[in-house]
Amino acid sequence: AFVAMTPNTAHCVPAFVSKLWALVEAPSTDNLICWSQDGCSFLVQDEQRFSKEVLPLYFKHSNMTSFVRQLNMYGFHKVVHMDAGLPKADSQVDCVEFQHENFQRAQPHLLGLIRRKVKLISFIINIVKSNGIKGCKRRL
Amino acid sequence: AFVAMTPNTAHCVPAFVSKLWALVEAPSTDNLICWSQDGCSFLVQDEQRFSKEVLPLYFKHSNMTSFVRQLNMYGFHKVVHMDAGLPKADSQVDCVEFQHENFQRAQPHLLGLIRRKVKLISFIINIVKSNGIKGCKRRL
Amino acid sequence: AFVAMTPNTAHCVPAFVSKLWALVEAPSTDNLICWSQDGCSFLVQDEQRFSKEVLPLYFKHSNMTSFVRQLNMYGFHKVVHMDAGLPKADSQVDCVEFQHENFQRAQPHLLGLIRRKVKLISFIINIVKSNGIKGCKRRL
DNA sequence: CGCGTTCTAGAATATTCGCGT
DNA sequence: TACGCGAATATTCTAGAACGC
Repeated sequence: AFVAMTPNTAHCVPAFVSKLWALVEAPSTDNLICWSQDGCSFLVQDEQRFSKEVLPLYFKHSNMTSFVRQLNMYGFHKVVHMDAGLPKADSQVDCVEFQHENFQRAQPHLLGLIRRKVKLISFIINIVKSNGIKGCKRRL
Repeated sequence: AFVAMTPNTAHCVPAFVSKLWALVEAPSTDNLICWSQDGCSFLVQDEQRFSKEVLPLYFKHSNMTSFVRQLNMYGFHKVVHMDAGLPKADSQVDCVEFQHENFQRAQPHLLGLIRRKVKLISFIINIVKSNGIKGCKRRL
Repeated sequence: AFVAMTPNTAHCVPAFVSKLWALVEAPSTDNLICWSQDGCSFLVQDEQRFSKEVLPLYFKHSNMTSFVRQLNMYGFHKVVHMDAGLPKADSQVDCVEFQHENFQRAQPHLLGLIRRKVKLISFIINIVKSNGIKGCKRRL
């Protein structure tokens, strides 16, 4: 079903994904952000130092929350750490892990498959669904 | 028309609000969380130390994001500073400020007016959509 | 038609407008950005120094073009400098002037009237107008 | 059921790029 | 060319949703 669906693969990697790749690859910050052992996810070791010291080197902010918002926007998911069937408290691990099926060590050719999610512009959709476009009172 | 509408004022202050009040009032942590000068908002001075050192004394976590989620859930709003997010030349202030009209210094009798927001569970929405608003007593 | 429509005037001034006001008022940078003589517009004297030295103090960038994009977004217009009936080249004046009817010296109460323009996304609207939602190929 | 914690998404503004006149 | 704008991504603040207690 999905044969020959690949629209644009290697080219046109979004800026955020490029930066993230560089970030994880950079040896100089391996103590703060690095690949997981199997290379299928990446780890942030010290969230506080990472956000204040590393993030501003690549982005226009130093907030972990903004970084996470971007990760989610591009389809990354946090990997929940379990301990005997229960999720570990962050204080116990102080290690954040995120994963995306197309973000893997030594597989840069997959990066082009990572896509930003489209905004839903829900107010337009809702107006259109209920009233059609005529009911749009809003000044556009 | 509005006679006898006051539902529950002083009593029944939500646990989160009580804790927040104690948190802001406590002199021992005034260097990390305290009232603003005019007493109409509160300030968190060092987000990183606050989350790790103070939050676990009152809650089951040490994450600023969880604290902020609760604040928003109870109708608090972040007060945006003009220098928000800028590279602090003199490390001026890592200072977060939140405000609620019924959370003010020396006005504990207002705390009962702070209400947790209701979740907009979809089945309620669907009921309202099909049946109209008449059956719904609850403020949505 | 638009009489008595003013819903929120003084309060709720957008962050950009607040910053712009502070920027123009600040005496320390009067040599780079200041009010015009009649107080109905503001002047940027040395675009290069202004963008590199002043802008990053208030915004997350140091690009004049981004600053101008915001000005246009909020309805400011560039004042064209004339010389004997012909527009002066920028190289001749090295002074950029912008104006908005509600941005005037000593009139901060008008700032609340300055509104950000709404995004158009016109191509979606046009598709919806003519075809309904079915014609929208875009993944929403 | 209601509240608390966590992960993800919505919505508004901000920044960047490039097009049309 | 210069000016204003459309559109996409980026950053921020707030809310939705899932789950446990």
